[in-house]
Amino acid sequence: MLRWGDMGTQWGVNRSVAQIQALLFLSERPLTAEDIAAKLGIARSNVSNSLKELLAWKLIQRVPVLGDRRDHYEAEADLWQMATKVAQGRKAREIDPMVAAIAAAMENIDDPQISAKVRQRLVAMHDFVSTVDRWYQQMLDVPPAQIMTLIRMGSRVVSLLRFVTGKGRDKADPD
Amino acid sequence: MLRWGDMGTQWGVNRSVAQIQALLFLSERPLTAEDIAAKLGIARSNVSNSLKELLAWKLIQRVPVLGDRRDHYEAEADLWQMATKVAQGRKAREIDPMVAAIAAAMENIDDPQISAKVRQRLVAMHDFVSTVDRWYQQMLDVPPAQIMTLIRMGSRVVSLLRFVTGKGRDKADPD
DNA sequence: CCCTAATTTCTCTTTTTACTGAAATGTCTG
DNA sequence: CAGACATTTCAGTAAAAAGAGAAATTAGGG
Repeated sequence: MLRWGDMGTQWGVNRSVAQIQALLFLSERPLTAEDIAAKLGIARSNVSNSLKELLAWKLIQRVPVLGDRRDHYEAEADLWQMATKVAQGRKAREIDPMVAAIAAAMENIDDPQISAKVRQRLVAMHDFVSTVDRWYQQMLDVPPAQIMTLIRMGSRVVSLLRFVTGKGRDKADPD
Repeated sequence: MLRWGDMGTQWGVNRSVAQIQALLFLSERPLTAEDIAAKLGIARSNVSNSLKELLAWKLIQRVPVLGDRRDHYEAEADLWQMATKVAQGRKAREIDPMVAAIAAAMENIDDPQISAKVRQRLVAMHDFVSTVDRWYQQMLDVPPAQIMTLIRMGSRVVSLLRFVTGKGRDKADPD
């Protein structure tokens, strides 16, 4: 069952982190760090660090258990909540630095050494990432239930859109 | 300028691959493997492997140059094309295995050892992942220009949707 | 076919990242 | 405020990934 965690490797999180998340998600009750270390057979300190990371992503939370001094942890149960957290993290780790990097590259755009072709590519890239960045942020701000509606509609939103705007353009629109 | 490539580390691609892509994207003309190795100061073999990876992602392509026996390479210039390629790769590397892993976990869903709570979580996760997977695929199949329209609209699609369906539901719709 | 140039494969080294176990720090209880 | 238990930090080790350079393979041109 916990081979679930192996999958996390693909996701830019290390095995321990993924395994712990999976364990907590499929656990009856909140677990202590010690429980986790025992169940997964990994070092206590490793658990500590992985928990910290999961807490930072807000994919798990500490819960107090009456009559027990130790910290107990449980997974975020709401899948939309989870997805949003992951998406936010990814934006921060992947998209934001990209936008910054390209913005930086744009600073010397007027350098005469840069050919027209390259300049044009840089500008296009910049526009592109900025647009995507804005979109991504907007989507993160839309309540899950509405996103769900959008997703359920799938590509039908496209036809709907065409219907509403009254056109069936196939080329990017010339703003 | 080529610190652009450093950014690729975040993206699950190694430095060399990212740098080569950036170099080609910002290059006046197609380059040979040797050119690339020289410009970036990395081993010829490394270039070879990185080019193979970029070719696999279809982010670059071989182009023949008259009177030169060597392979020349140029970057995919269409940003939408690029984004689609990356998105496809990600789906294959991240989403598909996840769907498979959860589907596998679902096989022993009837095991009486599994509590109701856990069972319910598994099912919810499975539904969720399947839905997202389907949606992602559908979006990949929509022509870039139309996606662009969607993205440009941003969260306004949500209001539009609410307007069209005639309701302002805040809860997930009960299919 | 053979010779040469180009590319790829393979093995070994370097670098990076993950993990462990011990030591240090923190925290609750009497 | 001491003593026990819990957690975190840290330094060293182990594992994984990236890269270099030599050797092997492939593909033109005579």
